[in-house]
Amino acid sequence: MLQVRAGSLQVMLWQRGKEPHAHRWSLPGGGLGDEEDVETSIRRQLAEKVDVRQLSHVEQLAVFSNPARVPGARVIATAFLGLVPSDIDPVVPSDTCWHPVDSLPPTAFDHEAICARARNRLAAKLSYTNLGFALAPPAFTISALRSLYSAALGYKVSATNLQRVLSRRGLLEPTGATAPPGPAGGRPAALFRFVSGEMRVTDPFAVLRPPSTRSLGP
Amino acid sequence: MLQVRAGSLQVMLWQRGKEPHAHRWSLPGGGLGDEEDVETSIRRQLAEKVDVRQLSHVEQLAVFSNPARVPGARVIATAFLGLVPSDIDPVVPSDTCWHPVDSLPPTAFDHEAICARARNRLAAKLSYTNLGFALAPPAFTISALRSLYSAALGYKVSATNLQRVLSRRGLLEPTGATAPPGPAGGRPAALFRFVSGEMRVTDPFAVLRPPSTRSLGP
DNA sequence: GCCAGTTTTCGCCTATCGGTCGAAAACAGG
DNA sequence: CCTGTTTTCGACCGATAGGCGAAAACTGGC
Repeated sequence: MLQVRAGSLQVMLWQRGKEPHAHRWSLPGGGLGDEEDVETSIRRQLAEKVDVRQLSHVEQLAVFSNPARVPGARVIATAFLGLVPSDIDPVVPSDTCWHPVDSLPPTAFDHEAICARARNRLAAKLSYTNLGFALAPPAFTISALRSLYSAALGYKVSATNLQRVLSRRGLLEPTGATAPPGPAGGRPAALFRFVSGEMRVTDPFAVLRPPSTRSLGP
Repeated sequence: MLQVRAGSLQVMLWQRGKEPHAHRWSLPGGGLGDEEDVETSIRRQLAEKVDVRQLSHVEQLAVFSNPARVPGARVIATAFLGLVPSDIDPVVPSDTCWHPVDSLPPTAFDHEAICARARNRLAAKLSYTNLGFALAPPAFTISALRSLYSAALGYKVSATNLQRVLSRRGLLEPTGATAPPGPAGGRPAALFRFVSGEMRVTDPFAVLRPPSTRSLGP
């Protein structure tokens, strides 16, 4: 479960109390029930940590099935990427907290590799889908959005360009309202939202498009 | 397992002999061994159908885990996308043959949904990675490559543009040789290959790039 | 040989997109 | 009212994608 908080991309981990890998940090998860699919299961598991309604996006990442990934037992994991909007601060159990993804504590099993996969998937999808909606609050300023993208991607992006690219793709729309300026003054920032409809990931933006068929609109 | 053959994207299916879903068409696969991971397993399963050395690319697609997906038993499947270059015609068992993905026969279980996922994944990755290498022979003409992309994407692409886009990304390089013209004559076509190195999927080509830092090369 | 028909290649044109910069707008505080 | 701050927006430029048609290079028939 990833979230941009305090300006950096962070992952929710809990500290194991028992062996194996006691005291190491672990991703939330657990066994699959007989009557549920893996997505239902991961939501049930996450519900023990947070309010699942706060999850803005959940998608499968990959299956991790190395026979030696868990010592002494055969455990096959379906890893998920979960995202939480940056305006939410879920209440978490005492053994659980957030860690910046680029300075992880000692992790249990192959959970560090899973985190790496999650980061890469998120960064890639920010570029060619509308996945940004899952990191952002319902309304936000362009500079706030810029911070979110920078944190998730790991490098600075231009606010001007970000706004133009997302707008041109039809993903961004102004709410009409403005945010009050900070303590140092400054022009009030306009608030935007991701175009509503369903908050789901759209098709990727393809290059090598089909032939144009010259849309001769009225 | 997908391949472009006879100008269309086709999937390898085998016809089930026994219940459940007798006579329906099924994707190759099977149970996971105790000492193998899912990728090793799928390669082992595929080896019963074809020569696995002919597989140019294998990647995880998704986990299908609906409790009712297989009647009477709990079966969780990790679906894979496998690709075979178009110049290869694997010898397959008698119960096995290729079917165009847009006119599938009655399929077993949820295998039609799995095929749909595979098509979408392939089409998306052709746009923003170098995955084309896995569909193409070691050397090919631009128009042959155009056919491959058109078949896999489901729409025509321009040969001129395809060559330019792939070349600009540094994915394509001329072999120097040319292919003989067809029976109707025509200029001999130059042969190209995907730039060698490892035949692996590269990072996606991201939009929203990091700031330029003015690469002041030597 | 020469010509018609075919297929590929390549240069050119245009529209759009991505990246950058700087001026102008809008605010707070002194 | 002036200064400092932050946002917004227009303008510019290079890179990229899409499209077109002329030229190149071949085959086969006359």
